[in-house]
Formats: sequence, C-alpha cells, structure tokens
Amino acid sequence: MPVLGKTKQEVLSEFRCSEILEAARKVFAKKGFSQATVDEIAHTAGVAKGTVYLYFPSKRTIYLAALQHGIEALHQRTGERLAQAPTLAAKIRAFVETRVEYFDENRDFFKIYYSELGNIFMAPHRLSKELNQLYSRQARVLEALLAEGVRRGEIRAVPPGPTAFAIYDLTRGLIARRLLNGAKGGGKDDVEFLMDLVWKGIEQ
Amino acid sequence: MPVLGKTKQEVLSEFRCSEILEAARKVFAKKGFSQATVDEIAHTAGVAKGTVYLYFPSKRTIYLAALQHGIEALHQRTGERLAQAPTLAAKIRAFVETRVEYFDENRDFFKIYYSELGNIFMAPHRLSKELNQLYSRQARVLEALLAEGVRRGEIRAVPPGPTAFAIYDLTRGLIARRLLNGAKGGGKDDVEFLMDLVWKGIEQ
Amino acid sequence: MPVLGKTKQEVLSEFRCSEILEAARKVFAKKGFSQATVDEIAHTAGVAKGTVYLYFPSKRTIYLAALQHGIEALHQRTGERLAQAPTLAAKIRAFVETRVEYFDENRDFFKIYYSELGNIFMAPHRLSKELNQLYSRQARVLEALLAEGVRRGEIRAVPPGPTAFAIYDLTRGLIARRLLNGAKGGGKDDVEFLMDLVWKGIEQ
Amino acid sequence: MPVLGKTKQEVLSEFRCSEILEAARKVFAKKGFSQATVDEIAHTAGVAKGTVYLYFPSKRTIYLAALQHGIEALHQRTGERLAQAPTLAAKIRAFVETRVEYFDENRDFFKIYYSELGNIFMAPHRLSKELNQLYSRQARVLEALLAEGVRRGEIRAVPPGPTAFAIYDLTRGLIARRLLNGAKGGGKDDVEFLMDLVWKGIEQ
DNA sequence: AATGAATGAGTGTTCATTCAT
DNA sequence: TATGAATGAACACTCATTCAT
Repeated sequence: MPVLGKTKQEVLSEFRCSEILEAARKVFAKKGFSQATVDEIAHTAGVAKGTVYLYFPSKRTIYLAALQHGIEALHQRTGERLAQAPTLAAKIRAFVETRVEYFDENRDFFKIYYSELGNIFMAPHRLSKELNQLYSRQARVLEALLAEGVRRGEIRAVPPGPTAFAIYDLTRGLIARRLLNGAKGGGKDDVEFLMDLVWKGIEQ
Repeated sequence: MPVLGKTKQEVLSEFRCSEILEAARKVFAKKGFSQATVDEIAHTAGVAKGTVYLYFPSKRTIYLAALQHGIEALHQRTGERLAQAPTLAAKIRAFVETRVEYFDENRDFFKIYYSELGNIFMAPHRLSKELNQLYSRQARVLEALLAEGVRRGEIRAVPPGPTAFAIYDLTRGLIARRLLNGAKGGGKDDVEFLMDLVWKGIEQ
Repeated sequence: MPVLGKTKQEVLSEFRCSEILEAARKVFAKKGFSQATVDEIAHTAGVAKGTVYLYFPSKRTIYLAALQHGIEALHQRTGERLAQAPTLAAKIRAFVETRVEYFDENRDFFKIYYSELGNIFMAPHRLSKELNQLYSRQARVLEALLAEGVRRGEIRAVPPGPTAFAIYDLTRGLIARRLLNGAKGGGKDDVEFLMDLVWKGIEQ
Repeated sequence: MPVLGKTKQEVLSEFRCSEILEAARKVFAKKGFSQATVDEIAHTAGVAKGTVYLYFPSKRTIYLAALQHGIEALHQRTGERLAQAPTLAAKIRAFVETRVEYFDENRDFFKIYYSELGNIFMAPHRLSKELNQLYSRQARVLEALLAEGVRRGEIRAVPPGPTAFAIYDLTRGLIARRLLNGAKGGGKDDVEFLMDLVWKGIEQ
C-alpha cells in the first residue's frame, strides 16, 4: 500500500478520466456539443459507453469538464509567462503569445472554447454564470495589469476594463483567423502586428 | 397576369417566406440551432409544419437563410452609412456605430450570428465556405477603406487586412459584451472608447 | 363536412387510439409493464413507434389508459346488470357473474388489472391515489347495496364496507383461479358456490 | 474440521446469504422487481455488487429466494399455530390470525408476496409452476382441515377446495387493505368479522 | 471469498422529414 | 398551396452481469 502518491487504482482512474476527456475534446471539436455522441467519445477513448458514465454523470458534464480543464491549463500557463515578463509591454505580449501558442497546440480545444462563447447568449443554463466567470477571469488578469500600468504612468489613462477586453477580443480574433486559415508560421508576425496596434493605442 | 412587379402568388410566397424567417430567427436565438425545432418555428410563424418545408428544404437551410438575411440587411445599412461619412475616421466610426446599433435592434439575430461564428470551426459543412465569405465580406469593405487611407496618408502604413479584422473583432467583442450585460446606454461611450483606441493605434 | 357525428379525421384518430390501446393491452398482459416495450406495442398495433407518441405522451400513460378503459367498461356493464336484478341476492349474483364473464372475455385485461393491484403497494406514484379510487369505486357500489339490504332487513346486520370488500375479494380470487386453471366451463358452478357461501354468511 | 454442525465457512456463507436476502426484501418491497437494482441490494446488505453474484446467480433468483424464504417462514408459523388449535373453528381462526400477524410484522414481504401473485399471470416463466405450488400449498392445508370438518360433521358439506381458497382470498384481501390503510389496531375486529362471515357461511 | 471497474445490450422519447389528402 | 399525421432513425442513459485483481 503506497504511502506517498496514489494507489494503483487512483492512477488508473485518473488515466481513464484523462483519456475520456481527451477523446471528448476531439469529438466535441469535430462535431460540436449537440452532434457529438457519447458513443463516439467512448469509442474514441477506447472504452465502452457505460465506462464513460462511471467517470462522468452526463454528456454535458464531460463537455464542461473538457472546457474547464483546457481553460485551467491555459490560465496556468499564462500566469507563468506573465510572471517572467518584466515590463507591461512584455506582459501584454506574453499574454497574447501564450494564447496563440496554446491554441496552436490545442486546436481542438479552441473550437470548443470558441463555440461555447457563442452559446453563452443562448437560453441561460445554470452554468452560464460560472462559465461567464471562467471566461472573464482571463480578462481580469489583464485588467489588473493595465490598471497598474496606468497608475505607474507606463501607459496613458485608458480605462483598464474595456482595454483589457479589447486586447482579449483582438487576441481571440487573431487565433480564430489563424486556425481558419491553417495557421502558417509561428505567428510571430501576427503577434507583432497586434502588439504594435495595441501599444500605439495605449502608450503615453 | 401582372407584367411588372410580382404576381399575387409571388407576393404571398415572399410574405410566407419572411414570416417563417422571422419566426426562425426568434426561435433559433432562443434555443440555438440544435434545440430549436421546426415545429416551434412553424407554430411561431403561424403555419403548419409541412408548410415550412414548402419554402425551405431543411432546418439547416432555414437557419442559414435567416443568417444570410440578417447579414445582408446589416451589410446594406453599413454601406449606406459609410457613403455618408466624409473622412476615414468618420467611416470607421460609422462602421462600428452601425453594427452596434443594428445588433442592439436585432439582439435575436446577434445570437445566431455570433453562435454560428463558433460553429464555423466545426467539421466543414459544404456551407462553411460560403458562410466564411459572407462573414469576411464585411471585413473586406473595411480593408479597402484602410488601404485607401494608407495610400492617402491619412493613417500610418498599417497592413489593411489585419487592421480591418482587428476593428471587426473589437466591434464584435464590444457588442457581445453589451448584449451580455444588458447594454445600458446608447453605446456612445463604448464606441467612443473603441474609436479612441483604434485611431491612436493607426494614426500617423 | 359532417354536421352530425364526427369528421373523418376524428374517426380515424379514435380508431388509431383504440388500436394502440388494444395492442397495449395485449403486450402489457403478456410482458407486464416493465418488460413491455413501446416498440412492441407499436408493432402490434401496426404503426410506427413515433405514431404511438402522437396519441399518448408516455408509456405509463398508455398503460393507465388501457387500465382505465377496461375498468370503465366493466363498471358500466356491472351497472346495467345490477339495474336489471330485482333482489339483493340477485344483485350480488349479478355483480359476481358480470365480473366473471367480463374477465373471461378479457383475459388480457385481467392480468393488467390484477397486476396493478399488486403494484399499488409499491412506492407511491402520484397515480396510486386515483388508481386506488378507481379500484375501490367498484366495492363502494356493492357497499351501498349491502347497506340498503341491512336497512330493509333482507340480510343480517353485517358491516357493509367490509362485507363488500369480502365479496370483492372472493370474486377476484375466483376469477384469478379460473384464469390460472384455464377456466373450464361457463363458471356457473363457481359462481353458485360463491353465492351460496356468501349468502349463508350474511342472511338473516 | 467440525464433524457435526457447520464449518466456519458455511456459517459465514449462510450469514451473508441472509443479509443479502433481507436487503433484497427491503429493496424489492420499496421499488418493485423491475425498479430495484442489484446495486442497491448490495449496498443495503453492506457488500459489493460482485459479492451478491457469488451467492445468487441472477437478480430474479434473489427475488424468488426472498419470496420463498418468506413463504416458508409463514408456512412454518402457520403449522405451529394450527397444531395448537383444538377445534376446526379455532384452526381457521388461527390460519387467518397468523397470516394477519405475520404480514403485519413483515410488511415488506407482503408487498413482494402480493405483487408476485399479480405477475403469476404473465408470460409463464419456468418458475411460475413452482411458485404456483408454493402459493397453493397454503390453501391445501386449509382444504385438508375443511375436508376433515365436513367428514366429522362440524361444518356443512361445502366443497373443501373452493372453500379453502375462499378463506385464503378473504384473508389476503383483508391484509392488503390493512396495509394500504395503515393497519390501525391489532386486527382483532377485522379477523372477528371475517371469522363470523366465514363460519356463518359454512356452519351446519 | 470479495471487490468494483468494465461492459454493452436495451429502451423511452424526440424530431426532421415525408406524403396522402 | 397547405396541412398535420405518420414515420423511423437517432441518442442519452441504465443496469444486470462478468472478470481481473
């Protein structure tokens, strides 16, 4: 019986969970929530349908878990990158770059991420509030940075909230276009252009 | 039999078509594509289900027709406003303002518009190409204006394509947030901020 | 357009409804509620599964409709027979005879009827109250007759309620046994014996 | 290794078996056969689902074992009481009283007992024959007593078989009603009434 | 013996689409 | 043209049973 770490059971269980989540991401990205079937997710994950329901109580739950999992990962990576960036400009660039990178690596996830943003306007599930927060959390990090920048006089007195959302929107649009067009190149130029536009827009 | 204009038949037919499309817009906005039912659309339009299929061959077609119809209207209104604006700055502002206005008036439609943008990344329907063009047509108008502005030296030498998409993205994000938050105010301030940011970003 | 009676549509609709109900009775009798499938009911009725749901909103509803339909018919026939019987003894005999006859003719229905009596003790559906009343209505008719008989001095002063239930139980048991054993004969002897026992039990 | 009595293994095995059976009785009574799950039975018994299948090969088997177990117990107790009763009247009363008592104590079991009686008419499982015998064994005891009573001239010349079933039916109905109504009182009056009715019905 | 993770067949219900009237 | 009854494929979710540990 292991004292530190996890039992064999727990490891296996987490592994299954990940496998299902990864399969779900693929399938949801390919088909969208409604057209995706639990059967296909199960098959993609290499397990039987019943097994999926051992780990997740409903199709919707799987979807949200996949979504949240991806957002958390993005959030964490963004946090790390921001911490390493010395100046405000560098931080903004890091924010944009991290996202471009992350979604280049996780195209499936972007489709889900972006798609769900569209559904947030639909008939309010109980979840849209949480989801809304999950999404806006990202913008709020940016907002804090900008507020700090304004206070320090690094940038002109733009309203931090709207500006943060603006950067957020620009980034999202950029990524969407990259994915739609087949994202040639490392995206350096794309990011460069975006940074140029934004910085000109907010500098002293 | 009328020689000019439409026969009684044609008028009636167009009328039915519009009614169904209007009903579809409401229902799709409320429920999303998957959760909307043809039955509900028919009922909302005040016709029988079979009648809907006399005018549209499938649910998806109704959806796309509603989408296209809305986009055309937006496009037309934008064109009119742009024509009246004297300067590049005025034109950009007109572009943004028209869209904010239009979607304020047609919230139902924005939900569909935005939602479908999310689905454009999904498994490529035959339609996504057309749809893609429908969407990007708007940005190309802007692109032309910006190219002209650069040529005339009204703005600095930004790449017109990416800049157009940037303005497009900013506008879309702004509208989405307005709708999500219940869009207080005429949106003057919102537009003002956006214009300020953009113009600073691109001016000489 | 018919002035009296029903339109062709209504006739057709009622016909379908009866067909489904009849099929349901057969299938429920053969399989029991849980093991019966809507598919089989539909197939037995000669319609598609979806059609069944045009007439009944759920499997349970079909079941209850079949049950109620049968009980109503029994109730009505019993009422007619009772009205024709001159004396109390004749009325009790009529009660028993009618039931024996009815269930001889509608064996399928008895199985449902009897089965559901068993389930009445289970976790209370919202329906068990109604169902309970539906069942006990029959006994209450008998109770009224007995009370009248006691008042007139036709029988000794037995408590009408319990006595009514007793006759009810005896009848039910008799029918069950007849069905289980393959019900030889018209049941005259069976009824005769039961009447003899009961009448001796309650006569002055 | 013990020569007389049971090995530790056997004792443990029987204990597990009883525990499962008791749990099954509760669950089947609460949910009915179809709605009960092996999972819930296992959980109620405090064992894992797999364990249940070490002792019983199928859900249906558990059900029948629980049923049989209850019937045997009732049968045994009835036998004891009958042996102590001196006269035929006393024996009949003992028969009825014992059953009322037993089911008052084992309400869960009555629900199963009664329910299954309803299902005995369904598509003949291989088991319905056994089950039928299990049920009718009780009536046959009564039949023998009545035959003896007739022979001795204690009662009039009623046919023992049908009369036995009649008493059986009356008793079952009485118990069902007691359980349905919440069984107020020790049931003395109920039994008294039933005995009065029956005895008047069969006395010389 | 005991476990509980894994399986996959089974089913009520929905709904886009068709078609006879 | 308009209707709405009929269709049947599709799908989420359940659960009895098995089996590796």
